[in-house]
Amino acid sequence: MDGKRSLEINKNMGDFENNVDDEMDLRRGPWTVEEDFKLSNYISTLGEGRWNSLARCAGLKRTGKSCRLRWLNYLRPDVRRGNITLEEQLLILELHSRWGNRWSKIAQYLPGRTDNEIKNYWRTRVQKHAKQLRCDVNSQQFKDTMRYLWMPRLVERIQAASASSTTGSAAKSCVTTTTDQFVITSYDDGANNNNTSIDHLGLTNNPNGYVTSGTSSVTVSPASGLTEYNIGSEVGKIETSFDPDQSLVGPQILLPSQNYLDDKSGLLNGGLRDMQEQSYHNLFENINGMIPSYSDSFWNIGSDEDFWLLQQQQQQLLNNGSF
DNA sequence: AAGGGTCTCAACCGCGCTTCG
DNA sequence: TCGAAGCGCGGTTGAGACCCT
Repeated sequence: MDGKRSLEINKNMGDFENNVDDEMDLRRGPWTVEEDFKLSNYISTLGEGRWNSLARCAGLKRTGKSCRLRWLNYLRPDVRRGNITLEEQLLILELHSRWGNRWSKIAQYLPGRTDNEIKNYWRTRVQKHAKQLRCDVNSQQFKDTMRYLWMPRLVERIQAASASSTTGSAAKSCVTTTTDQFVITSYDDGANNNNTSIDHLGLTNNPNGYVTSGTSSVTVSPASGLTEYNIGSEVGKIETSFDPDQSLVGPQILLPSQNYLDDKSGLLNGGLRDMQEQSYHNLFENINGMIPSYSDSFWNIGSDEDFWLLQQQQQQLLNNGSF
């Protein structure tokens, strides 16, 4: 055991002992209203930072760490409360597929949401689904399920919400959700088609070499039945719905060229490359085989109609062995 | 109504990195 | 240069809320 680790343990032991030693009297556990008031008051006048001394100066019998956490995750004025929206869910799935468990990095793109909140969302919702599918959350199968079934489903739900909110209004209505780096837009194209896109504004801080200009988007058009991934100037389309005869065309990827950007460029680019390399038949058979049954909770589907359509789609997929 | 199981999320823990004296 | 303190991140825990039988 190295010295630093030994020190940490000693410090933690100290914390533990303080729990039963009234001399130091460090508090742990849930914060009281009075403590919240003291901390907020102190930070609003003197600012944050130097958490250990802040805790002492504010008269709080808490560790600096505890104060920092309470402020960042709860007391900060711009902390956003309430359920994670569909748009936010979509962003979390996309960003997690790119960065993994980099919660604080992901949180940077969801203003008002904390890394803790996103981490909790992932653990309680996403990992639960992986468990239902009896597969590892980090497995390729589960990633494919998210990318090709869950995310398009979320996009459709955003569209549906947008459509219902704009029913009866003029054509070309538009609902936009903006974060620092992404714009999620639902709009009516004037021909009764509701489209949803996530536009990637370009990452200005891109230590990993992500796109720095132009846009990336994922668009689902109910009229054409295409899910369109747009990466800079490259466009790929994944067809996931039915042709007019109601015979499934199947998930097919239609590519403008084979000239893809490199690994570190563009939204969903990894997905497109994966799709090229995989047998679609095997991919979707695997996914369908993993899903024991569709349930409302699994996809977080909002209506019975959604559920029915999904079941139909699932059945069509199972009946069609040509892709 | 009761109680047992499950879910949610605030809070804590452990560790590595950075800053400072 | 070194060690201590501070900071921030990802992982884990547990109390209370909620749900189901």
